[in-house]
Amino acid sequence: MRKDAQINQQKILNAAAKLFKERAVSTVSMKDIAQVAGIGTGTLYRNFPNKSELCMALSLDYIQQFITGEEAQLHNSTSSVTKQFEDFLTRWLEFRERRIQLLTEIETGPSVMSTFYHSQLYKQLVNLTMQALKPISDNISESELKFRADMLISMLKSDSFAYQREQGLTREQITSNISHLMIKRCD
Amino acid sequence: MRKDAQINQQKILNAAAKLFKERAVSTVSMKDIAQVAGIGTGTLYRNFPNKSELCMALSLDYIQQFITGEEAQLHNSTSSVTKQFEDFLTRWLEFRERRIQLLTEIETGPSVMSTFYHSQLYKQLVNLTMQALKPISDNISESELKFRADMLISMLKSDSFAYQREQGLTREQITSNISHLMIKRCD
DNA sequence: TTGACAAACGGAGCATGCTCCGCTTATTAT
DNA sequence: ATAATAAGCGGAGCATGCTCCGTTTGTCAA
Repeated sequence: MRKDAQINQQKILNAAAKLFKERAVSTVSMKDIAQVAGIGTGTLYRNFPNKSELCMALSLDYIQQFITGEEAQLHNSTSSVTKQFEDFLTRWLEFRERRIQLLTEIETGPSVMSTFYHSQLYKQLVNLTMQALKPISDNISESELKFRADMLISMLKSDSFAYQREQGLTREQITSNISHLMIKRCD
Repeated sequence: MRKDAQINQQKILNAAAKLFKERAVSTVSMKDIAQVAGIGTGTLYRNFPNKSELCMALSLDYIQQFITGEEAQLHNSTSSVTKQFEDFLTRWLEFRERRIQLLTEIETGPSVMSTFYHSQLYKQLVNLTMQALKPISDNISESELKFRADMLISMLKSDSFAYQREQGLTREQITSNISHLMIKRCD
């Protein structure tokens, strides 16, 4: 990679971060970012094929951090498996709420299929979710576990989450409802 | 409502239906539709505030029909509750697959929140799903039932469904996995 | 029938995401 | 140092969703 290209990539990330701090992510146009970065739009798009992928690049650190933290929790915690799962959910929802703008951009972009689902990020998220689900899902095949992880992620996507919040549910209520649904129960 | 307005609305629906039959929904622009309908784009947008809502209007008949059919099934069927739920899922997935382009447009539009979630259509869909879920969900509050219906719909949205299909799952496998997840089980 | 006017029309035009391609520049072999 | 060249740059420009607003028309009271 040429040195100027590397510099430009950094300029873009800095400019985007700056603008996203100043105003709502959805109101920041790619042109704005290019302008603030002091480069052409062509250069911007060569580095990040669309706005969603740019947002993903900016989220990567946050998510990586979240995943690392959660994996540590899952290995060290001594709480009951149920409690562990609920705590995981709670923290995931907190994380979502904190990064909602970036995540919404990623999840509602025009090419979710190729951008989000095929990303390294999604794979890692599934992985983590599978780890969180496994202890509360007895007698389940690996493929079904993967399926449930996909479903859990889908349930808590921006749109759906925002809708539940709008309906008046608190994060706690959502956590409780989800865990009631996902945890193998015999009542 | 003025008579010319009424006529134009019909012209739009006809033009859209015609174009959507000829080529992929996503490749048909609003300008195309206005042109074929023989009206200005302003008129088009006064009738349907965005492409998603136009697609919803076109889907309404299909979905209404589906809902009516399913409600009849739910009242008349003599199968076991489990079987009934699985049949419901199967037919819902079949329906999705048949109308996938319109549904994708609706569910991935820029304003899903106001267009989809706040539509009469969504309310009816939730209603139906709650009816389908109720027999397999003992001891559950009405609000939790509503939540589960929301979640089930969210799990099977276009993106998520398309991803599962792409991963190689058949409709039958998806049905089976979902029913295993949603049905109160004591194994 | 006619006049007044709300309702509706239509298309120019704006914003934004994204592409295309001629020009510039860092790199590297000589 | 120089020349050759691939890698990269940048912004004009395209497509599309959507808005704005001056013009036209259906409706209805007089």
